[in-house]
Amino acid sequence: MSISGKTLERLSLYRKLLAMQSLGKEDSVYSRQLAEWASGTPAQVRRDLMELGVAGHQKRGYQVGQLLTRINRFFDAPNGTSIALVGMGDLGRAILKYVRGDREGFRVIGIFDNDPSKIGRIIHGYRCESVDGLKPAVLARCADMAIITTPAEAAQSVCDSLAATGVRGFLNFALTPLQVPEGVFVERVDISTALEKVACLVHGESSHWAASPHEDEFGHRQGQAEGEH
Amino acid sequence: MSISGKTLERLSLYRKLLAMQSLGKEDSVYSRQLAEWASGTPAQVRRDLMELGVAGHQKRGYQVGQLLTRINRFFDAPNGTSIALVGMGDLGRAILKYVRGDREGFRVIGIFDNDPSKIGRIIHGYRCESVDGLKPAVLARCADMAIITTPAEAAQSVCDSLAATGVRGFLNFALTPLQVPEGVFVERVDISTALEKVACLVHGESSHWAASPHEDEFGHRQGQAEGEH
DNA sequence: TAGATTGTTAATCGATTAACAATC
DNA sequence: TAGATTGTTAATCGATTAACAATC
Repeated sequence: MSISGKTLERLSLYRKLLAMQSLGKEDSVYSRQLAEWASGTPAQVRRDLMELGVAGHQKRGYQVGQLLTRINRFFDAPNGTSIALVGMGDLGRAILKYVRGDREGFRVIGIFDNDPSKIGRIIHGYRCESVDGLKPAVLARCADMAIITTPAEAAQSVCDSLAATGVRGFLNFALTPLQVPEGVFVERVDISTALEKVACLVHGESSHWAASPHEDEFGHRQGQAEGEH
Repeated sequence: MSISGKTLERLSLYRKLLAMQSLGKEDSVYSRQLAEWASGTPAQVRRDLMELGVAGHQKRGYQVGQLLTRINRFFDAPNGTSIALVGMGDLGRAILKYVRGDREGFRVIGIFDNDPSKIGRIIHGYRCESVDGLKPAVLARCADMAIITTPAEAAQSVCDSLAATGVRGFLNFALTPLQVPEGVFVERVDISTALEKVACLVHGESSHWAASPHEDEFGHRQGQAEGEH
């Protein structure tokens, strides 16, 4: 049995929350606490951790250290993950900065753009290369995955080039879905859709549909903290 | 009956795809085509459009113009949407540029940061204000929604201030979930989780779990175009 | 008619939640 | 013991897909 995408997202969140909360705090945690932080339910937390294969203790809950170790081992590849980044607009730079600064385990093997004014410039410590040389460069340096932050028009051809070099995973910020060969994964992050969704909900609350006042349409449980005490 | 979040996301995507593809092209479209572009199924497209209340024609499919008008009316509020933007790092700037440049119907009513070197500066045409004055400023100018791109530590207090001014929707890019009062919506976009997900899948493909080679765990149908012809 | 598409219902699938025995 | 929590199964819920009559 495989771990689902939803569970995977929550595990990633638990890791983040534990890392934040555990600095100089308790060294054990109950499913109830983790659920509260993550805006989920205790049952779901227990289920997720069960799938991960960590066992808790009926009196003390889960060991934070053990939990972190286990989640880390699950996510982090032994040799790290090499990334090619295509599109050096504001968004590309934001992500480069994040990957470069905060994250162990990720190596940026190249950053690319087609804007002559950017090519050759150093951005957050990397020299920006022309997207014309994308394929040979990535072929030579072997990216495990790629992050695409280009305009929609350019995304598919960039993706094709990268897939041809053996890149097997894409994080796609372009405003269009990507067509990829079998066995290649695409995770799409659509900022404009997210924006429209919030705008729509804010206005439509009473007009478009009859939304429950206690819970939105997206599984976010709200006011969890308030209900607690 | 209300339209679900998933459907809403797809409708937003259809609109985008139609706007791109329809420039000087056919003025009608089949569910089959739309599904192919959106990496979905024809049945789902028909279902989505049914929920939206547009009717197609058995011979000609759906009228692109009518479809766009209908989706626009569904999403776009008559008086537009006013937005407060908090956190003026690379990501905040990327989003500001997007909202300002490409999008009708959104008004930025203020941009905020706590970095003295940013306060007072003009960014993409807006003067950056101190987050210290966030509450009175937003109270005076009435934001429908807010976009938070601050570090995790700052996000909750920023959110509390904004919620107190009557902001009813948040787009949260901070690396932590937000606790909000009832009736307030939060859409979270977690870039770091998305990154970890792809990395995990790229490496784990064969080791962690037995993923089907034809389809990933996340409902992205891959190789749809290939299967078509 | 023959072929293709829509609109919609029923069946399936997957994810979440409730519930509770086992345990400390 | 009494009370609380874990681990896990069964029930529920929601979303997707299959299927097909109606229509052009």
